[in-house]
Amino acid sequence: MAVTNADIAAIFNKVADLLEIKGENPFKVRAYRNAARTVENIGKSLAQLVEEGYDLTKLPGVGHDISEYIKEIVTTGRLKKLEELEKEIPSHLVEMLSIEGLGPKRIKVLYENLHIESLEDLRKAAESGEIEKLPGFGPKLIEKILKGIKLAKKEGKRFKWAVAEYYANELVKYIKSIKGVINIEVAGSFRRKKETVGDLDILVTAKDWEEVSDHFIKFDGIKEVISKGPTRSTVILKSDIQVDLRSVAKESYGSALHYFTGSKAHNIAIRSIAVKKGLKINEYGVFKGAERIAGLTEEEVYKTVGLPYIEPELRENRGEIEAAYENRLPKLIRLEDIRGDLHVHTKYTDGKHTIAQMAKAAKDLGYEYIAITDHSKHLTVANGLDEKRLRVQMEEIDRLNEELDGITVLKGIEVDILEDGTLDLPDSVLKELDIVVAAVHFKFKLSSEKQTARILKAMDNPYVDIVAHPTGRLIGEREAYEVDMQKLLESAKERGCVMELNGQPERLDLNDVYSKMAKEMGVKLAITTDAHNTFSLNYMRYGINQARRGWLEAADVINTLPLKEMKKALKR
DNA sequence: GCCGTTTTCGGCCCGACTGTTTTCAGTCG
Repeated sequence: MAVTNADIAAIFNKVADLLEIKGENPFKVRAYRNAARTVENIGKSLAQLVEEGYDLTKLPGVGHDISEYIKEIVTTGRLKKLEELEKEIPSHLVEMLSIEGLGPKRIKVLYENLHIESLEDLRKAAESGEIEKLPGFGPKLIEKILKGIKLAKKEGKRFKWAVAEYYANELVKYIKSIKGVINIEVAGSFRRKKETVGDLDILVTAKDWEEVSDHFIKFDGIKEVISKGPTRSTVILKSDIQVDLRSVAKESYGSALHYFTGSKAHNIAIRSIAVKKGLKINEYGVFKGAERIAGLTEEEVYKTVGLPYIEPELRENRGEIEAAYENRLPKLIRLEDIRGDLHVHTKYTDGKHTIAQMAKAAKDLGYEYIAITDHSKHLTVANGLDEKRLRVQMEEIDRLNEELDGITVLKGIEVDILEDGTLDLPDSVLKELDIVVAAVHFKFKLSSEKQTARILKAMDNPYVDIVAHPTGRLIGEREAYEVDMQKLLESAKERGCVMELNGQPERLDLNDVYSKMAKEMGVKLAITTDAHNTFSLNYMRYGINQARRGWLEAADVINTLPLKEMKKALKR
């Protein structure tokens, strides 16, 4: 089994953790983390790049040493450097980094003085009072550690963006009820529309911070107040989401918003440019010596470093700064650009509403068209359609189109891709449809070679227009199946197939990295909702979020086209 | 360990908050 980019990134992150505990130069540690991030975001398979003899040092954050390490991992599946580090430092120590209040320095002290190597050792030593004898470890810290051990299992929990959105809206509404609040915005990964959100960072400017902060910590959904300071307060909600509320003066709002929106990597890159220009950027503004030269708006902040405004969704240091310099930032797609939905279900299978109801709801959204794509017969749990029932549905759609005004209903199917890559319905009926969406719904555990071959074969069928949720992942529930996305996209390009960006909040599939890769390879996408009821036609906005993170413009997405042109774009 | 429109050596973003401290280290984002 080939080494994946995720494997390589995991190795570099582990090296970084161990080096940190060892007490290595923090910039060296950062170099490994940067390399890990590059590897995760590159899209293309590093194993393949190595095979092609590509010069890896061209990748950002990858120099001579790390380039050699990547080659070593790809060819041997291991990294000697990591194995040596693990001999030196027990690798279980890394687990302790997840405990609030314990960082590399304290872990090192605990290991060297008390030989604490695991969470269990840590708990025993904390309870027996041994830790308290160490300098710098007072009673409050020990209490925090004990609490942290219990929480360690839940550690790293992230929330789907749509879930975070609910709490964000509630909190903003609650905080806004204070009259003195001037500006309020949820920043952080939420504002960058990341598919999952770890915590909510809310920024406010207000006449009286004390009043806002006192009000904030009385919010009904709060489980615990972590800290409350003169500019920042942190709480944990009952739903375990951490919320940071931060206040700045009005004139610093732009620089603070930039700072708290991140990403960290983007901010570091921007600040580094500022340093080279003799400027200092912090959340209070842009400074030339002691003089504040900008900070009211984000635009101002970017201007001081010679850049145009960069949309939050792009701020991941994945090339947006270079693109901004060269004036080739994408004009990101917006919800208003969408003219129709190409993947929805009805009562015929596992949907909740009729074709007419779905069509009306789509029209109310201002759409020109909606494609009915119910499941095919293999998906028995969803009451999938056989040819006979599909033909009944097709007739109903024909009748409906005669009655309807202002919206066109397209005849379609979400046809199952069987294990051997053939389709669940015969060509004789597929060819009569306006649109065929093909999808994998079972046998997720095939090898990458088999899964890739399976989908490639389905794409060979000339009636397949769109490959739905191409990696099959469900955020937080199911990993993507193994598949060679590079090959899928190459063949989509060759055959004129469209790839789906499914807007279901737990799918968002293709993800941002693959969406960007598809765009760069010239593959068109369809952003769909996979709606099973009229309400979830609104999931389009989640799809748009992900699309924007993937640098997509309206021209990259076929359902921004008017009906006639969209149908032409589907032809292959 | 990476990087270069001042540099191939000497930098590497910046501040808030906590806890344990008499002035600051560690952690966090």
